[in-house]
Amino acid sequence: MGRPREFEMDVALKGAMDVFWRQGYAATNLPDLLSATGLTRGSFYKAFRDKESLYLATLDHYDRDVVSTAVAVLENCEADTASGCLALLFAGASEPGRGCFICNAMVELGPVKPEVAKRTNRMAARLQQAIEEVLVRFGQAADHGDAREKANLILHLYFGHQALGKTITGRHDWMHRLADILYRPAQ
Amino acid sequence: MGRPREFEMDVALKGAMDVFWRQGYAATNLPDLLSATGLTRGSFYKAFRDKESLYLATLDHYDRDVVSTAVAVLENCEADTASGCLALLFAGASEPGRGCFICNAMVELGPVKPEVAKRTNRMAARLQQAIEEVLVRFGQAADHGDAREKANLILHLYFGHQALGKTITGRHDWMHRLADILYRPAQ
DNA sequence: GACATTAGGTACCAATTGGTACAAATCAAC
DNA sequence: GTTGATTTGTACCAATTGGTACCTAATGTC
Repeated sequence: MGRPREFEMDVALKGAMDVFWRQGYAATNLPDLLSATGLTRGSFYKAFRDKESLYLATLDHYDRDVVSTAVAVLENCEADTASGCLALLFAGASEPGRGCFICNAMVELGPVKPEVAKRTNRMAARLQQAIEEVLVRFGQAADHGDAREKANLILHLYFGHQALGKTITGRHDWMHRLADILYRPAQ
Repeated sequence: MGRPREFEMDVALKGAMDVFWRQGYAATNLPDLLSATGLTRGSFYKAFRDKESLYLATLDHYDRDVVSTAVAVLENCEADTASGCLALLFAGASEPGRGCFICNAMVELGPVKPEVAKRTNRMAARLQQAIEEVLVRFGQAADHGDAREKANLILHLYFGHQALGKTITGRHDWMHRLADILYRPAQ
């Protein structure tokens, strides 16, 4: 009961996410968020409580939306090698200069806001898990521990890729070295 | 001539760098900078022009101070393997949660402030160069292009390490995989 | 149609933001 | 000791910050 809301939650959430993603948390002010969501102050605070809560909500939105898609891409990719499959993950760049929302959030607020750290850790773990499954699927790991380690290393490469990608464009000459990390029979 | 300044430039610069490093650019306000440098408003603006100029100055300070030390460590390390030597780079963590100033600056301001991007790119290039020299010194590269690629990959690992290190502590089980990336004779 | 409940819109707020103006202070040169 | 140049400290500023109060509007239930 009560008056029904006139905006679509997911649309507003996506708008807010885009601004936070591009500008970061501290550099985004309320007017930015109002025009990004299309809301006025009244309904904004009614719907999202405050700036920080909204930020956490956009991180969850990213998890449900972007991360889930990335995981699905890794699960269903039809490449014929593991590195070909993982390349999809690295190639999945959105708008230039935006990088990866997880990486941005982690770096800006990780040490100072535990609620942010909790979410970035969860999302990073999901990515690592998906990478690990790719390795296993393509027989690129000797055992479970090996798969975990390699996935973890590739995850580190991924975030390095996202961080460096915010200023440097198209320096991927190292990418084909990915194969060196994958499984090779005992020498 | 004129009245001599009463503070030491490098000390003030280091103080400002520490705050920016810990809190980021946007989240650091003037009072923070005043107490970090020990200056009052008057001499602050006389000495550093404005907040942004000071930020750039602290990046240069980081380059001269921290990056130069890291490069020197790589140049003079007495480890007997390349990965042992590179481990020094990855282990060189300062205060927990601060990460690496280059990484922080890159992610927060890289796409929006070209003067920041210019500096982070230069510092990243210096690190890559130093890594490359380690690889060459230990005979871990087939040729120059190979060394460059491997150094670039390790640089990406380094920044991933710094980004993830802001929320996750002590997940380095992948580190010994570094050896897989280094030189191995043709299979 | 009265009522409870929720959403929307606007006026308002104290506090903080980065930055300036300007006088007092401290030096070198003459 | 006057002059010119520079630093220091403080008072001040307009603009912006995130957030609240409160009234109106729209719904379901009885």
